[in-house]
Amino acid sequence: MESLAEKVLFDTVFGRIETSPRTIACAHKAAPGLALECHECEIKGLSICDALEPDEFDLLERIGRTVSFPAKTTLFEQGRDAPFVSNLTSGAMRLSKLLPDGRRQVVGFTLPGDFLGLAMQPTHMYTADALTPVKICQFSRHGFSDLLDKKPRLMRAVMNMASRELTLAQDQMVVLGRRTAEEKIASFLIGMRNRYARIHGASVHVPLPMTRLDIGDFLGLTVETVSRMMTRLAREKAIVIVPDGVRLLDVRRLELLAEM
Amino acid sequence: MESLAEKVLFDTVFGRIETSPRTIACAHKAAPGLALECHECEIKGLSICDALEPDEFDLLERIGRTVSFPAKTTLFEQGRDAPFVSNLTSGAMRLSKLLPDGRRQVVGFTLPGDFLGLAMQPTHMYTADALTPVKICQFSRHGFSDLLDKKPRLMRAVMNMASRELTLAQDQMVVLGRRTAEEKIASFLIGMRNRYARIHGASVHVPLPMTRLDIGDFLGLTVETVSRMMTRLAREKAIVIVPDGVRLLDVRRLELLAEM
DNA sequence: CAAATGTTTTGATCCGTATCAAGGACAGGC
DNA sequence: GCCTGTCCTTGATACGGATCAAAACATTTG
Repeated sequence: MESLAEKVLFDTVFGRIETSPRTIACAHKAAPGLALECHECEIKGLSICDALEPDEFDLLERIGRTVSFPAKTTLFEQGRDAPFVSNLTSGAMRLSKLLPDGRRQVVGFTLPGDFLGLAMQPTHMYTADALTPVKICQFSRHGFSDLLDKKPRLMRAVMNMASRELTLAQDQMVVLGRRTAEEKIASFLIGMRNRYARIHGASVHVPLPMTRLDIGDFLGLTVETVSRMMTRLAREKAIVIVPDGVRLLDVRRLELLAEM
Repeated sequence: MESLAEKVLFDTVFGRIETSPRTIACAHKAAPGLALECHECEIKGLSICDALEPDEFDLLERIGRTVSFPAKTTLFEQGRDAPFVSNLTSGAMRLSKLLPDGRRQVVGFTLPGDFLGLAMQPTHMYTADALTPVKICQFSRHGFSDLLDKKPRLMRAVMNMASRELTLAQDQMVVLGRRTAEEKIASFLIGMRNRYARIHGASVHVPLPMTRLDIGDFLGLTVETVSRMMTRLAREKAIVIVPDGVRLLDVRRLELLAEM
């Protein structure tokens, strides 16, 4: 059974609500049917501070903090120390690995609710760049690690996220290793649609906050090939290219190409 | 602080010792400096049964079991129910994903000590085939899941394994997306050497229990290309092709090609 | 031990995507 | 408003690895 305090804690960690040292939780996003408020928020209802045990209150205040970055900034770089783990609450990021000769592989795109630093490594395994203005909820890695030991259910939830990441990575290996350029684009678009479905519901409009170059580096293609394939799918009326994304016209056909 | 009972438990879960309903642990592999024995083993020393709390003894006996499979058998198939998670104690396996049209992507090779089913999904995400005769230590997924909840340190260890897998998968994404055929082969050989180093120490002799086709399906290449690149590396005196593997002559050169 | 089957190697040719080149669209700065 | 830089698109050409073909070699089966 989950206490209200625990729920707030989990929602904070997973970016469903925002945390900062000053405004512990902006409760209006907390959960349907729940109305919480913070000392410094205007929302009416039950105070979070009432719902939290003193030690949990301290914990949240101590380890979590909301930080914003403008678009195109680098949040952290491959190889550097990783004092924080964090959770994206708004915006989109690109995670990439660079080879010494400049070739680049994008290992993933991060959307709201995704965790950064799941591997809990002391040093970053990739570079993270903001594609749009972003807000993250940041935790000291050690503090978060200690928290995991105190809250086994939280550890379980984090482990499940790591598992899901692993499964995604293995699916991407199939895409990279065994699919044609057109199939790669189709599976990318379907994949983005599915991920956005968790955020703004199922929709044929798929935002693409990244450039064609980023998509190419994610799929093991060049910019030109990405552009050609998108144009081809548009010519064949499977998609429409719109500013900042695509609209999916023939989802069935894309799914067939992607062969999920 | 780790109790002896906990150590035995961990060693069992991670395949450093073998478990079965009848012979709880074959203690001779347990740990350097530790001598344990089981009721049904001949090894002398402290009895494991003395070291375990009654409930832990029960747990081990109930959930763990050693199972053997001959070479070339399929342990489980993509899409099927996954009643067990397990740990490879000896032999080697191939994990692969199949596309509907027959194209195949090998997502990994499993060596002794590796875990199968880290994602704890109710259904298998890939097919697992034995490349050699294998022994696995098998646990009921639910039993294991309950065990994780009772032993946070075990959950932590499992989470770390999942993280390591994730990191490996992301590295493999770079290989698949951005490397040439020759670089792929070099990084594969270096990677296999590093993994075997944990098992039989650093050595220039790298066993390759898989076929060229398997290697190709792992690296996103065809058999012919794998063969040509191996021949090329051999002609250039970077490796020697021996039965069942390769001997690395010029590790430096391979590492440069692999650009770790 | 021979036949059948599977694996590895090598050669010739082809094709999909990379590379090179250039023009157009758009945003931000002065 | 124009300049500059970035991104996107399109075309021409090149090349790395796929495909097709076949022989050498190894392993299993009867």
